[in-house]
Amino acid sequence: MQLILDPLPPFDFNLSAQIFSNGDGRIQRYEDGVFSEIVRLGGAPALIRVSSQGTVAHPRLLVMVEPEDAFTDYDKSIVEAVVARLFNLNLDLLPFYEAAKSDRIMLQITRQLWGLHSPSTATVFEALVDSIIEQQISLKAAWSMQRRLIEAFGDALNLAGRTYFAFPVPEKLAAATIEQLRACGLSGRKAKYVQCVAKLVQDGLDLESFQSWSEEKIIEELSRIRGVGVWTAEMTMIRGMQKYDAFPGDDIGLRRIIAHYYYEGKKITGDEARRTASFWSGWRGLASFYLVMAEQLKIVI
DNA sequence: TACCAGGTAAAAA
DNA sequence: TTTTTACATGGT
Repeated sequence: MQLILDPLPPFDFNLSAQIFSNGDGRIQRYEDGVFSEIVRLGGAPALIRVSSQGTVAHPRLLVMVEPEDAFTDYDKSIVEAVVARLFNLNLDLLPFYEAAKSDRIMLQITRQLWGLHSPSTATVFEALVDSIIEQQISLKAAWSMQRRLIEAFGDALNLAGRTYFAFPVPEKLAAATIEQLRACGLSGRKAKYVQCVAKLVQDGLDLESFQSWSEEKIIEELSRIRGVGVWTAEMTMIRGMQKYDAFPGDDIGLRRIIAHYYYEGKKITGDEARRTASFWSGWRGLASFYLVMAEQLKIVI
């Protein structure tokens, strides 16, 4: 099956997919202009591959789905919705760019990253589990644990001599033993957190429905889950709930990047980070993603 | 080798 | 009630 999507411009597909190009062990990949990820279509895992056939001003995406057989119109609408979510295709960047004009540095960054969309995970569950694993340790350490978790508990799909993994479904992680989760490198405590979250979802907790709430309420509700604090809730909102203003001001990595662009590299506190972010009001999370990409691409202001 | 890295809950004071 | 500690792996 293949289909064509017309995202809301401006949208730079190759720039937006760049974040997945470093082979860090997550389930998404971006190689040779093609983004790929396993998603669930009505219960069955399928490989979607996305590439650009348009321009930043007139974006157009080609989406191909394997295996070919037995896809219905219903599946097609799911693919459309999933891809729209993975790249936030319905996001209108222009109001953000307008807001960025009040900040000279952010203005320059938006001009250089014109059309960059932040990504979203396919499910809120995935964003939450990833965020729990990333607590406190370096991203590279977390990624190696995530890779082992995915390979141990995610559905595998072999296509064209290559094995792809889907993010594990909650039922699979709920059934995992603490020992199995620890074997992925998680601490005993994180193993419990992940198992607990998976069980909650399996028992009917609808994380997807949280998206419609205010950020304050989402933080409050997510924080009731053991192992989830404010930082984890904020990360989950940014990565899985399309909350473009969520801002983890205490995040060490983000503080380092803000310090790099706004404080000549001098270490800053969470409050100083929040003060800088106040200029991006309404778009603090998306602006943070622009900073992350600016640093990764070594953009100099 | 020791210490830090995109925190959090539980123990100790 | 407030402060301190344990925790996992990877990089330096």
